[in-house]
Amino acid sequence: MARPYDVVEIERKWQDRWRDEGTYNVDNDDPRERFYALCMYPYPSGKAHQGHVRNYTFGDLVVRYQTMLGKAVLSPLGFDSFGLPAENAAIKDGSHPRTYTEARIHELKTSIQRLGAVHDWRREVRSHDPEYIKYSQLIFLRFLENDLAYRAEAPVNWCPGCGTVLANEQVHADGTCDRSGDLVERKNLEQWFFRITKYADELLQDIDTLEWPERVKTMQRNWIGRSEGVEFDLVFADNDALALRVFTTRPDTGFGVTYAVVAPEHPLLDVLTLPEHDEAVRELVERAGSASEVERSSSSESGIGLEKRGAFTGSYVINPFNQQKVPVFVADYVLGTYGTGAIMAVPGEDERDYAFAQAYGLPIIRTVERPADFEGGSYNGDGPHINSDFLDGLQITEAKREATTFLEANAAGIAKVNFRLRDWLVSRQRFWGCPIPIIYCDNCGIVPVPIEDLPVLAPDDVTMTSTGQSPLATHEGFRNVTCPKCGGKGKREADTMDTFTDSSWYFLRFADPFTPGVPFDPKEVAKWMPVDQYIGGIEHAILHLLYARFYMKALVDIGLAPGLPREPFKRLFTQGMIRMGGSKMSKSKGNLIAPEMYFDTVGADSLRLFHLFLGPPADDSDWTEQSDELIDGCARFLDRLYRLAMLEEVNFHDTFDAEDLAVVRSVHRTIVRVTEGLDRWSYNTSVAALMELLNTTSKWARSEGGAHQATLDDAVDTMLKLLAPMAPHMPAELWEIRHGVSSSLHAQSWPVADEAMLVNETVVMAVQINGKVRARLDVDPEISEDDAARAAQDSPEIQRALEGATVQRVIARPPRLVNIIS
RNA sequence: GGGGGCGUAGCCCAAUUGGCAGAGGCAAGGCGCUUAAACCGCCUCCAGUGAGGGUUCGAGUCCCUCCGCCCCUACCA
Repeated sequence: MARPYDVVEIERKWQDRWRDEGTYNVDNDDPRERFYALCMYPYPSGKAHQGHVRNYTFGDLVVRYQTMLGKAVLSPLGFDSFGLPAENAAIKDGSHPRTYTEARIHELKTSIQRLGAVHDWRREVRSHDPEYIKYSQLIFLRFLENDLAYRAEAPVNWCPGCGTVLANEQVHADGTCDRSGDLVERKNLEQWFFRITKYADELLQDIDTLEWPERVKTMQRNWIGRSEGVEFDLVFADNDALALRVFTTRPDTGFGVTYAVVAPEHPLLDVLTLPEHDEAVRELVERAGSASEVERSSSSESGIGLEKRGAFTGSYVINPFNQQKVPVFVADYVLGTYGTGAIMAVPGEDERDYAFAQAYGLPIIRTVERPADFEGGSYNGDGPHINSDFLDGLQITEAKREATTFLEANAAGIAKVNFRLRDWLVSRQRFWGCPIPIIYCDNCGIVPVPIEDLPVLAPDDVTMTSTGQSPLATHEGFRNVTCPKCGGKGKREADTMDTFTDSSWYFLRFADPFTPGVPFDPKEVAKWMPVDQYIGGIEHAILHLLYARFYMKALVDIGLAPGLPREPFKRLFTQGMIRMGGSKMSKSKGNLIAPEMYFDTVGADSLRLFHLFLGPPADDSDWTEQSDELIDGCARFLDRLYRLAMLEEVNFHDTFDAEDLAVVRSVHRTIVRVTEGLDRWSYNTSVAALMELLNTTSKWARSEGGAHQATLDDAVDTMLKLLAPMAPHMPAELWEIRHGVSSSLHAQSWPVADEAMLVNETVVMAVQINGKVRARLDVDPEISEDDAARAAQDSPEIQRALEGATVQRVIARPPRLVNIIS
């Protein structure tokens, strides 16, 4: 494609200028209204891919648009630079993860700048910078002081592929690793945890205050998984000094309990198991324990209704509701980590209990009356209680209340709220992460590294392995230290922190990376927080976005961030994915279409426009064979604008006539349409509106009658301004050509439409007879209902069409249409 | 199994509170420009909105049923 200007050169010129002049640097004491625009900081994987392009195109649009609206816009960027790929690459080719990572950062940063995205690079944060490590560690120690970090042994998810443990959030439902796809194994290990569950209720409640996509909010609510119920005792039948503690959300079904179940990990299992059942129980426990999560949770392809495996322990407990003896089973469908690890089983009203009861021939008692036409096993709908003594006739809500009161009086019961959310396991047996600043001393136990000794940095001469042990564990020089407390021998913690800890506070550092000696000065940060617009991928709906919310609340509570809002991200936008052939575009699938290729040819402006124009920003889009043609179409649009602005083939006339007025009206209507599009994340329609205006304007200016010069100039200038946030380079160049080097397009104010120009003298009103359009009339836009109805019936076409018919009803909706029913 | 989303022209997509189905782009075809082609300019073609039913003067839009595709989630008692 022959272009009317040198795309690559112009884009480079403006990118250099924005960077070198710090055009988008912004100071914390800027007097303008503030706006904090943030794209999720990327893992530096090398040159940008189309997903990055989409993300940063949207982000940059917000930055430039808000700037033109007169605000001081904070637009920082950094790199989530710790993580496994760098370490794995290092293991493979013998380089140091830092060397590898910094090379990738350079590539990605270059790509982002070549896209024309602008940032205040003075605020750049990289997770692996010693300064950032220092404060990540400081936060860890403050968490420890405030009982938000603790060490415990727990069954953990261990990924053999990554050679490390993972948080629950990083394991898929099918038991595979979020990163490597390997089957995750369960191991009992001593690990560090963050007490995110302390904030479970607040994290849940505050979701309501967020302007986030409903989808993401729902996902977080489900993940936190609050459920209200009762915890109570089932006393052993042959020893009333012992009891099995169970949790239920359906105390109202207590009369339907026909057995109890404990998890294979349950501490009382040994006590419960009688000798003659020992073998069966042990077999069950072994299978559940050694089996990966995937085997344990997917023994049938149909999900629910799967084979419930269990064994009778030989013991019985007493149902406090009716004093009946019921058998205690151990089964793998009860989880040791939820509730009390034991349940009362009610097959009549719980489908899992029903399936188990069926398989093991256990009795089923209905305690809620089923609708007459109900088919199937368990029934969990509402209805009057039956077979339930004092609960008979009550609906679920009331029966629950009564049953809870009963259990509180008779079975050591207590109303309780349980959460699905678990504490956040942050230990990672890897090298390329932030070292956990802890020393283990034979005398003193767990000793925090003194603040003045931070940061704890990993040494460079470490052999990378993925054997399941931290690479740092074998480095004697790093490991062996004197205990800061007693001076005795100590060993450093060899694990590093989950990299999600780094991304949980970087947005605070961005707001103030300038104050020495602290991670950030809350007073400075308060000038920007919360983030006004956060933009990123839906894949972080739970992980990052939940962790960051937790950090925010915790940092405020422990005094590191006093006076700051308790929620970090006020508004969130999740952009759609770019798919290819139906699946996600990714390096591993080898279907990447490198943006660099487009920067070198059609230019960043065209690629940006393509991403904006492709479809609704929130929707997934496909990269197809047609994409290159669409990108060319965007380039063509830019070129046409360029030629018009350079007055190629344009004719002029002197007086301002009706056609000029029509163009002025189009310009103002376009201002409204583009602005509305930007405000409601409908970028595709904003672009379309601009294309339409260009079509109108070109035709008019190139017609024989020609254009009124001032009108054309204004139309072109307005188009350049409206286009500036979307495709920032060429319009900036044109503006400079037209207005001189001292005037900058991006420093212009966003155009405001003149209300008077938004109304036409006449509009076309459709006249229907029985819903069919029979005439179109030019009417005053302010026409009244009566006048509209009269005008419609007076029009010759309508009179002709109505000949011989009786008008039964006239519906007038001025000034759009009149419908005559005959 | 549960939750959410989407089906409009050959393709990507528009369409205020229900109010004339088409804004924009791509592709295709034609004409002009050109020695020719590309580029460029102008013009044209194309659907009745996945299927069926309902509400309404009027439904792409609201309600019900069905079909197709996509995403999330999944033994949490």
